[in-house]
Amino acid sequence: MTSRTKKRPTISDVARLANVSTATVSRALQNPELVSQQTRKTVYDVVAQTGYRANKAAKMLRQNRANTLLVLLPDIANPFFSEILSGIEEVATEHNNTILIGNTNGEDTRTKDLLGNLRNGRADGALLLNGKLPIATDEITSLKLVSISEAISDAPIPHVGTDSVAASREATQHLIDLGHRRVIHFSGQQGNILTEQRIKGYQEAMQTAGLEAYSQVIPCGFTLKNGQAAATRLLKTNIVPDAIVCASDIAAMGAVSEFKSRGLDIPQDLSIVGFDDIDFSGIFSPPLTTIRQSRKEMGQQAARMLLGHINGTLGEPENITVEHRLIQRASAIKKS
Amino acid sequence: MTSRTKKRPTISDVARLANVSTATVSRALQNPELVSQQTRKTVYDVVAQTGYRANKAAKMLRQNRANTLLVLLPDIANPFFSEILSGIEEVATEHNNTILIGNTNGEDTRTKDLLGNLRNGRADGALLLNGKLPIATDEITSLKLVSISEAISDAPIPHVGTDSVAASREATQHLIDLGHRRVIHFSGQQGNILTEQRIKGYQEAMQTAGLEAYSQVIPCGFTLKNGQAAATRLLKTNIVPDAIVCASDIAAMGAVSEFKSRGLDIPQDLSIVGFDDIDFSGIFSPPLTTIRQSRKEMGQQAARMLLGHINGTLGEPENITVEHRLIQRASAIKKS
DNA sequence: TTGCGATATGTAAAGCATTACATCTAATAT
DNA sequence: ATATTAGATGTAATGCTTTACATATCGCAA
Repeated sequence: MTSRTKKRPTISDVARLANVSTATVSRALQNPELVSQQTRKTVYDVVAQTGYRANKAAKMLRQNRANTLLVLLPDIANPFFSEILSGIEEVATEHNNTILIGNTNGEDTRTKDLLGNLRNGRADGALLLNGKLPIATDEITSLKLVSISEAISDAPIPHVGTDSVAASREATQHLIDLGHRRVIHFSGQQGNILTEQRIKGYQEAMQTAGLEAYSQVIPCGFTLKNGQAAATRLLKTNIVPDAIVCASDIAAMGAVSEFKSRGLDIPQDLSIVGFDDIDFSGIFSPPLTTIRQSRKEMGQQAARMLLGHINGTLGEPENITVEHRLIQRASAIKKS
Repeated sequence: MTSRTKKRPTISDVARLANVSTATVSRALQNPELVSQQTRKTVYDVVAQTGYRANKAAKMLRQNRANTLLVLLPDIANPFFSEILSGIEEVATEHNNTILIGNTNGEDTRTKDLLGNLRNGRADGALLLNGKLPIATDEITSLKLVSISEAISDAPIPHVGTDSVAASREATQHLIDLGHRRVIHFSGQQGNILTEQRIKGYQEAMQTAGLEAYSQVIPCGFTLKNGQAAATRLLKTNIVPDAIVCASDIAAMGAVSEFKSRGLDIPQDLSIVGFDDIDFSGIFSPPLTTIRQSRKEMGQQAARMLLGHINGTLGEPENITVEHRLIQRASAIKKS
């Protein structure tokens, strides 16, 4: 009972002190041009003096609008997602929106629970970094959604991401151009659309180069441990690749660290290409050749699209493809 | 105008269909024990059938409670913060709270704006990962706040973090124990409390070991670039250290990458100790010896404390110190 | 039989801002 | 001079839920 003595001032308090109606106060604050210079000043003064701030709940209730974007992601702590998040946050803030974070841990029940925030008015729309959406298609259409990075299969949800097939093709092609023939692919998580797309791009490049015979996809995943495990598994087989296209930089780093601990020299013995160009890729040993995709930009674009969707200023929702680029560093070199 | 035909059902709709009053519906959902078995079932059925979900704004308005925690951080994309965030999210979810993220970019105006969410009922309390709080002390006391990692100086705000002085002392001592004498410190960002505490711990260890003469603090910072820059600057001086205690793992990595590119061998020529034990530290070359602090746990503890604070179930707010531990890896070795 | 407590439910107020509609003044047009 | 319009402000309804208080029923004790 320290300091909760004073209640928060309400719009009526301000109205009374300023000798105007609540309507005028509301207008002075929301649409100043509707109010005379003089009253405006009076109201502002009272507001400043009382420290009045419009109750958001009342506003939300009345306007049936939360000015909040729900962001569903499997793991906030993962830098890949948190950078997208930062792009989202930026645009949301620009448009006076806030973001509500939901960590799904990849669980369907959590995802469903969190989507409840769209039905109870807590949020106006959602950004899905999740890949999965465990609700019926007809329910989906009544929600404002945009998916990022990983598209949601078979669902009519606008999407922002890179052209994964092309990117993967380029990564593979780069290794082929360097003279490697036995190029294999450490693929992403099973069931993930990106995984399929990257496998596809990889296979296209191999095929075009007439290297189908050497084509080999090793299931890996996106995490550090996935990369280490895949490397370990590879070493137990009799497959001896010249080069590997990895599903992510993180997985690539995991693989490299494993290979190095087994005495292999990267890139002398084995060239590696990653995916994402996260911060550390440049200072890794060896610095990672990778495909850069601007995660921040994806977040920004998606947030803009969602806001358009919510405001109805968006026509037919379209998919957006953001640029990617091959970043050449030291982890992939000419075949010796 | 695709699908916004049906309005969301309200509690009155449910009440009507279930032939009870809204009060009963509310009770059936909030305090089932107050309602007879039978009515309870009837209500649940109608709810299931209509897909009713209580409007959050109305609830917030009535209860004057948002069940939301505001999290203020300088940079979501930074893994250091996002891991704390993940701990916060976990605990918040357990307690049916959601989190509202605010990226301050370290700007005071942004911070102030965001804190407005505590005054307009949008959030019930805030977690500060920010270090600074640009508001008057008497205003602070009327808010529910908990600071994490970096304490807020001169403000009566409960805090969750590690014993930075001790941790820094241990890191330094470790290098001394390895036989290094010219141990210097790449310190953190200016004005940051952690920076001061770590400098203090470093100096204490040096002094205790009778090595004041070699004591040397080089302003660095917490980022990769800070680390690189500090390394570059060091190489221009005539200081030739045996070992360096860095302000963060990230800065340490920056420094190492710079040193390596100048032909130095780490750890042969120079031992390095970092701070934080982020994910990559283990696979860096060389793997980084560092001080581990559980960021997730800090987030969890802080969230619990804040919730206690909000619910009034907390007595005097106390500070919480979470454990830290020296993790020995290859970046720091015996003085040759 | 009367009265009391427990249990179940209903009525209606309260919480706060926005906004459709009404009202009033003053200025401009005819 | 009168009609019309624009501008400024007020009144009161509205959004939806929770909850204090009131009412009703039933069983059981006195």
